Amino acid sequence: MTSPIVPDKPALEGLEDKWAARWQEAQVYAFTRPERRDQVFSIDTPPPTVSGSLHVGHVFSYTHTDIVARYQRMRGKHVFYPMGWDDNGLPTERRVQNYYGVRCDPSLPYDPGFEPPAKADPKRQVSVGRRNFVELCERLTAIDEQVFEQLWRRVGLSVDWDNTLYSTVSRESQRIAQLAFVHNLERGEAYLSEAPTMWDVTFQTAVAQAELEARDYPGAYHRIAFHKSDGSGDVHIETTRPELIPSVCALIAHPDDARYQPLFGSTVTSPLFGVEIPVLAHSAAEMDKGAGIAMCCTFGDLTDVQWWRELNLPMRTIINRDGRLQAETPDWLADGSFYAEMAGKTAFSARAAIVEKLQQTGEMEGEPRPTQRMANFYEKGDKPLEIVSTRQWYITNGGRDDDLKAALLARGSELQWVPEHMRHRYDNWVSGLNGDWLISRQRFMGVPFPVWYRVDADGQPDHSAPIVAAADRLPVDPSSEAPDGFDESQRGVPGGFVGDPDVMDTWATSSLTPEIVCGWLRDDELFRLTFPMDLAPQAHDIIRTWLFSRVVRSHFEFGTVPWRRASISGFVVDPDRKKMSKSKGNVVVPSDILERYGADAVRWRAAMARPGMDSPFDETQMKVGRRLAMKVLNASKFVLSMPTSTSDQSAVTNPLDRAMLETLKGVVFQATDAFERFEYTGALEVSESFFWGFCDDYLETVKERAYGAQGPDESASAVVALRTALSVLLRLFAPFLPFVTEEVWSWWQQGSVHTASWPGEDEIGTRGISQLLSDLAQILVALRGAKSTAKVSMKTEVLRTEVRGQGEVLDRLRDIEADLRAVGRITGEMEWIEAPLPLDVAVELVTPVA
RNA sequence: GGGCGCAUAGCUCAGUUGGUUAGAGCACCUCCCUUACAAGGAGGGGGUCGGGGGUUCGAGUCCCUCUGCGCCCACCA
Repeated sequence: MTSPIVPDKPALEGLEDKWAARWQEAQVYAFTRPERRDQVFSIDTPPPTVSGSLHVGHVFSYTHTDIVARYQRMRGKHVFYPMGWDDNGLPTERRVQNYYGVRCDPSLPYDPGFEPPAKADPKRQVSVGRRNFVELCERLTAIDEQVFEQLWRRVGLSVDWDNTLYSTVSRESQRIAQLAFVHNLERGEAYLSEAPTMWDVTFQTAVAQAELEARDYPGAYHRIAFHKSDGSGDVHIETTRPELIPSVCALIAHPDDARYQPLFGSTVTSPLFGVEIPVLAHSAAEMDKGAGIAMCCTFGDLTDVQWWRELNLPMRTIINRDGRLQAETPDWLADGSFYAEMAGKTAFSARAAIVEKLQQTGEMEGEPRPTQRMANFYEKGDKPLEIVSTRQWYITNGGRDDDLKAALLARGSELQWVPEHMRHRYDNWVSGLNGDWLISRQRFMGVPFPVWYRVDADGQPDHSAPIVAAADRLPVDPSSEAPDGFDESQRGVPGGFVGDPDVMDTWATSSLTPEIVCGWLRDDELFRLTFPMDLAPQAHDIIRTWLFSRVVRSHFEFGTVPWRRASISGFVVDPDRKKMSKSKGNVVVPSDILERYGADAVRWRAAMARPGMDSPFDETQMKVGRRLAMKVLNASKFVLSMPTSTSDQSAVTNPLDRAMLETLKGVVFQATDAFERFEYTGALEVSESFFWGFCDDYLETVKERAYGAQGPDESASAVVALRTALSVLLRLFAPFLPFVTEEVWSWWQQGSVHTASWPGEDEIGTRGISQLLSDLAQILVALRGAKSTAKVSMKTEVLRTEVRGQGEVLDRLRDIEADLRAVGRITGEMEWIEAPLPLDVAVELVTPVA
């Protein structure tokens, strides 16, 4: 037997650094390949956005996943648990702009010697070419990724950092993203289309439905007169966007609306601009909204798009992509004189100008009437979205095809959801899709489309027949590489080619994380062993984006769901149950909390948040976790300090020891059962509850016997039982408290507790009567209660006890009388009185000395 | 407006298929420096289980209904 090496004063401080380094060195979490798929547990970890900052909510949800990973590893699974960095896309661009004080101007050439300003000046950003800009993105994300990795190591994520790390902007991710796109294109699932698109004027990019956020937005109704062409008077409409009057292409009312029926088929002319426009009927017009008749512009809202499409109206665009009104006076205006005063203004300023003018001419009735309405915003933007007609790449997602929609809903129902009710979010989202998935973005940092267009004799690109890169050329950058059969000198010239200028949205890449990490079309063996994956953890806010988009991709590519099970973490909210956000200033910085309470304590708190449940942040709860970790340390030290002569299970003969182990068997069963249902909280609760009883009651009761007060056999029984229990408990706690359990394990065991096997009921061979342990607890309550009520020390001697209960119960208790006397300081008589009652104890103390 | 969830002690939450007197932790009060642990330990007070109705021998648990809160989706005239 190896004798334990137990420190005199065990402490939690420093355990994170110590064990993170040793785990790394010993490759404890290295993924090794088994023979069969069923020996692997594979996890599609969310790649955090490295340009953002991690808050305590991230720490909680990643801990949830790690707890499951550790459990599966101890169950003998080869856990495939990669970590990725989402370093792609707009968030990275924004951070680079602010951090280095630069902005991207794609027209500038590459400057190999470029260095950003020493100090970023937000007012005077330096313009750099696209390649320089992307290099700065790469430079900064490399730094950010270091910080993230350090934090995850400190939290104790059991990731194989050396072999399973990926980033969404890496060459391999780009290759997969382009390859999958080419497959989609070949099968007709991806297409290029010129259509009205939700557009962010600040970032000057198209935005997908999944990135929209409806927010309250103040507006005002303006009552404006359109003049009937026959001169018989005016028609008044109400609009919140009078600046769009130059782009009106129809007035529209409901076909059943008697007020406007006489006008259908006639025309009116617009105020100020004198454009003759038809009055039309359409069922999407709402009689009780505004004046009941609406002006249809290209485009003010999605209803305008519907009308424009269904009524074949002309396109009269006046808003540029930067959100300003176009400079040239539109040629459809009969009277363009006033337009000059609006040209070049933002929508906001143009509105003020036209309102003033309309009031002068009397074509606006009264003052604007303020109203509060909902408007669509890009989730990262702060100006309402405009709708502009642009050419974009789409992937079908069921938004325009009911059969596909039904198929994708069916995929969602194939998944197991933890918690179960989160499947409704998926159903809800998919059912409500109203268009295909817009994947192109007019940005710089991202995966380019592997496509070129022929340039015709007039120098115009021909978008009808893209030249698609061959699979073996991927990844390819069409802005710096020529398509097969062309050379760089033909770029942009008649008869030559141009590259597609756009990049894919970040979700277009991250929708392929299973393909990226599992080695699709790169490592067939790995793919066979890991895909479809076992678990997709994420928070509920990205069900509609990341979760759904991965299902779409996998459905198209493999005709399967990408994983069997999706688990959904809740948010950590502030004490007022509001979502944490930087702007509210209520964000808790994880490194700070980890520093103060230790990783195990923070992980404990994370584990107390059940799947899908939002959890208010409460610092006092961290202390509870810390106390548990401390208790593990101290109790273990105590157990391992007991003299030992054997480790043979058959030495456990004392009925109390056997009762404790019998109870522990039940705990193992329940914890395992909970874990199999991914209910890590339940597994922790049952283990922890046993552990506190183990310390407070059992350990206190047997310690003198363990030290030898009742002879060597009785001592051996207690010590072997204690060590057996400790071994089991450490392993039950290992997924939750990886640091402290590993520390204690190292005092007396070989290898890592994290690669030890999950405890089984059969390894606790002893049979006992578990009820004896709860009967003991009840007697202890009576003994301690008597002393506490008398306000005397627990060392106070007990003169006499009367224990009443059923014969069977009394017989068992009498067997452990020596232990009872020791723990209770019962020096006098113990009376056993048989009664058909629940256990009841009367206690008489020595008279305290006055 | 559509969907989902929640409502149990001052706070955070358990409470499995209906079954003795509804539990835990935190907080609070009292006591104990006991040789594993004072960043500890022991004991205690505290709840008409959101309201109303119903099913049942029996309801925190099942059904109906109302109220309040949170989240998701839709909502730009």
